[in-house]
Amino acid sequence: MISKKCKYAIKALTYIARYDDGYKAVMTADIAREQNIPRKFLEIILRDLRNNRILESKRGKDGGFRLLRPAEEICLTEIMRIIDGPIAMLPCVSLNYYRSCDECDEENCEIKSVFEQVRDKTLEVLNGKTIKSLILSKI
Amino acid sequence: MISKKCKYAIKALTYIARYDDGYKAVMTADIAREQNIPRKFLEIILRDLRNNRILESKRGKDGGFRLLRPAEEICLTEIMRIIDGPIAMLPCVSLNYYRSCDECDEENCEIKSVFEQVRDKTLEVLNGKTIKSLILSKI
DNA sequence: ATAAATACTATCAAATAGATAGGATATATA
DNA sequence: TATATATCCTATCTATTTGATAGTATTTAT
Repeated sequence: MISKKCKYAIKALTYIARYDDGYKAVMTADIAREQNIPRKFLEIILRDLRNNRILESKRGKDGGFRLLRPAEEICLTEIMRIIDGPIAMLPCVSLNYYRSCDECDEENCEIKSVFEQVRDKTLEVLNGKTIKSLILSKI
Repeated sequence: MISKKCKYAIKALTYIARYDDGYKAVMTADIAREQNIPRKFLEIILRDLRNNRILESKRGKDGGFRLLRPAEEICLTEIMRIIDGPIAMLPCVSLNYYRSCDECDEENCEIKSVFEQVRDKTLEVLNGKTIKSLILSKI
């Protein structure tokens, strides 16, 4: 399962991508209202995405958030890794968050290869998805 | 990520499948020692698997655990669902643990279809794996 | 009787998830 | 320059989950 936080992050980004018209930045309050996300929780998420160079923010009146890159260059895996960490089902098969399983002999592990296959198939799907493609699939 | 509990469960089952010779049941203490699993934690896991009709147990001297079915009929997905619950990444795309996302309109959800695809690819891999096939892949 | 195994109940510490509160700071505009 | 309005930041909180341990009851082979 991905966390609610991660789901909120993805939905917020699709909202921003849709409504960023180049003039006005998109405000937290609007996203929160439209996407049914708790406002204060969303603030934390958006700040998180800004700190990770997905969004840029503008403070004060007429402030808000904008995508720092075009929506077609923001990959779903990137967001998921920022918010939730590893995508793989075992630490020892994670590409970006590898950790050895201290209690088992990794060479002779019976289950490692299965979860490598799951990881590969999962990434095959997710690597192809961007914020842009998510929007386009739902007009 | 699957839980450690789930990883322990799968490893314990492969151990039992390997060492169940038809005469002696396999004891918790042996599995715990060989697979580096905390003994008392493993007791809970094995009882859980017994309650879900994966294992049968025998108490008292010469007691222990046996597979209730042949290893080739115990699917990995079954174990994962017993121990960890849903395999899908979103409640609303889970086949066995479906729950609606109360905060979003499921018909117009931008992310649902992506995670349906991930689910399908994941199950494609996992549905083919049994305790038997795990053992055979590591001789 | 006894040793040895599972069964059961209770408990616990640490981490994580999901969220809220309140004030600090920046900015457009009147 | 005052003000309204937005993000920024720190702190905090509750509930749940995770991973694990302790101790006792019960069953069974010998």
